[in-house]
Amino acid sequence: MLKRTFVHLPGVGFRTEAHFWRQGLVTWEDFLVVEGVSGLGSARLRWLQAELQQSLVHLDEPGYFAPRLPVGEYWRAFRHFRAKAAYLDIETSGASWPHLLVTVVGLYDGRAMRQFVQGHNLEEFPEALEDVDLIVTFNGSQFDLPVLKAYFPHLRLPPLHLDLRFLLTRLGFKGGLKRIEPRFGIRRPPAVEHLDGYDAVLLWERYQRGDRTALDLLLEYNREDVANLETLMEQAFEMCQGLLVGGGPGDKLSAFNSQLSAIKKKRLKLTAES
DNA sequence: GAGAAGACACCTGTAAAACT
DNA sequence: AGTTTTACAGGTGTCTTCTC
Repeated sequence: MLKRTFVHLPGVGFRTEAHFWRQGLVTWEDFLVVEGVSGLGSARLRWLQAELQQSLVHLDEPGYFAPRLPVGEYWRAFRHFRAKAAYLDIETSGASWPHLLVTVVGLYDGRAMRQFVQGHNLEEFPEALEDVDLIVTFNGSQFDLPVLKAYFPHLRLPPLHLDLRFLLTRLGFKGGLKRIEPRFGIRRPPAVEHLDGYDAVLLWERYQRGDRTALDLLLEYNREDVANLETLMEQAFEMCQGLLVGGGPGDKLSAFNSQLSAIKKKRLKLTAES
């Protein structure tokens, strides 16, 4: 998907990208061998081709694409950097900063789940993040990452951050994580099915008073939050990509953004009716 | 080659939303 | 309850094409 993307090039927006796709210039390779493109002067075409060559040179560097891609289009890089992607969710004491305490951090790389607990191994978390290129959260841009950044001032965050909240909203799935999960067929174990973030605060307080089972439950709740992010990300990516490549080349590709918009309106209408 | 018209990217301000 | 990023809409400036 990354190599079908042109909006990371200077002066290329969604309309121009759609224009390229309509002309059969679907991938970087297509664009690099073309002699002329309507709407583009030859000098600008050569300049854009040189820029694409640079994109190929830096293909495996997330830090190259992060400042160039619109944030809302980071999902296009998901598959490419998936091998070094991680899913993250934190629990806190619920207080306001500077009294806020990070109690649990869950980090899942698609193979192994790691959890970092206040008073046990929380200080190991920054190191665990060092090898991650792409982080996936739900509303992390507004909660998890700012909190972690404040808590660990020298934390190195991955170059690419995918916030599922906004990607799912674009696909027509509005609401919090717990509300959206069932719509993707996700069901939580009975023990944590009805828990929310505030319950996580209460569980931590119970644990502080000596109830070890409260911590176990809190960790299970956090594991569910983190693991489900992978399921949601996979399906959201499939939905987005399916709109691009599902039915054929050019025309489907060019209609992508308008289809996203149409789907969003349709879902909102259905939600309102139901 | 110059001017006009159109298309487009980009900037700014505002409102909405979900996390613990 | 506070935070703050994002989506969205509207305005503006730039670039390209077209016509003469």
